[in-house]
Amino acid sequence: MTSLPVVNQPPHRCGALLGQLTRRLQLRSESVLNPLGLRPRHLIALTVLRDQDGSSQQDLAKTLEMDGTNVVGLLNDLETENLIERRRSPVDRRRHVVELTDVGAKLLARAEFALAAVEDEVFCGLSDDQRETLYTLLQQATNKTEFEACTEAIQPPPTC
Amino acid sequence: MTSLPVVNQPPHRCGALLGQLTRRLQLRSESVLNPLGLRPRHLIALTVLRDQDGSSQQDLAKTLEMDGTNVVGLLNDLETENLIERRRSPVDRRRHVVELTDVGAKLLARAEFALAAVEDEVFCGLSDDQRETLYTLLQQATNKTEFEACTEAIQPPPTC
DNA sequence: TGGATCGTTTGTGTAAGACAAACCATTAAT
DNA sequence: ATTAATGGTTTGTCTTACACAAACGATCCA
Repeated sequence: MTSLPVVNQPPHRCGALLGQLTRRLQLRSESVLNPLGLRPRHLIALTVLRDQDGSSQQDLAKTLEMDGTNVVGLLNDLETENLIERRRSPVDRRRHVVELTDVGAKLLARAEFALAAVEDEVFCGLSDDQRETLYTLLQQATNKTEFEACTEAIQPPPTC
Repeated sequence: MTSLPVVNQPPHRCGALLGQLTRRLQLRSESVLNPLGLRPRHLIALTVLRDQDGSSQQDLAKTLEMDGTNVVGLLNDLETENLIERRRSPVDRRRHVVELTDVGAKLLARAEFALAAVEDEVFCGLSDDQRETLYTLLQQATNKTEFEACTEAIQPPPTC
């Protein structure tokens, strides 16, 4: 049952491992993020915003793959803490353009710095190089998935 | 010159990316797992069990970093579907030794096979080689973290 | 002018999971 | 032998993170 002349698929999928690691990371992150007034999903939102600054809320909802109404609540949290700003888009004034404030960017940096210890603990099985590789892979996967160009070969936006 | 004058930490942490990717993966996984009568956490439990077959429930709780009472519920689900078996440990009959049944192992394999499409979609930004690397890294990180050797074990601070 | 779109609010429902209390069976300590 | 501790189980309560629907205002567009 163990030794197979593996022809095609490697039988193992990443999903479970990914889920498991994420859980471990988030459990520990909560206590670190708590004193900063953040929760894991806030951090995710801020991270996305750093990469996609000036997105509309729909863009964010799509990137986060999260219901629009919940995105509103999430952004409300961040806005009352002055971490983000909502401005009316000049081109279409229905839209809100969401932007990271200086405060937000700094808090994000502080949070990431504070999370170093957490990641050291969870990723202690990996060398520094391996962690760097992991980061790169995750980044690459995340960005590429952002536009659903993978599934829909139709009208690919500039990238992907 | 690949080496920069890196003074401190690279400012980016994996946590947010990991969380994001996991969410994307799980959202899509649900619909695939649903017809099999599984949910993401069941899959995680089965995956852990494949690696740690014959664990006690406390071991599982520790690995899954999940409350004991909830592990009971999780295992109840799996047992009523005949995916796992609980047997009394002969060495300490208070303990339950949890084991994957044949049915469970086969369903797990089927689930993983069915998830191939999902991972293809989410990891479309990565080549096959990169996906393999990712899997290896995740596996390595997960296993090493299992024993809390990193944090406990010795006195010296976080240079595990 | 009327219909679609973006954001917002409110409200309902569900699932995961933490946590506590009480229980049984078993084991270990005295 | 009695007692205390342990592994598992059940029940029940609480919180959080969502999804989803409905209704609204503002804006755009035809």
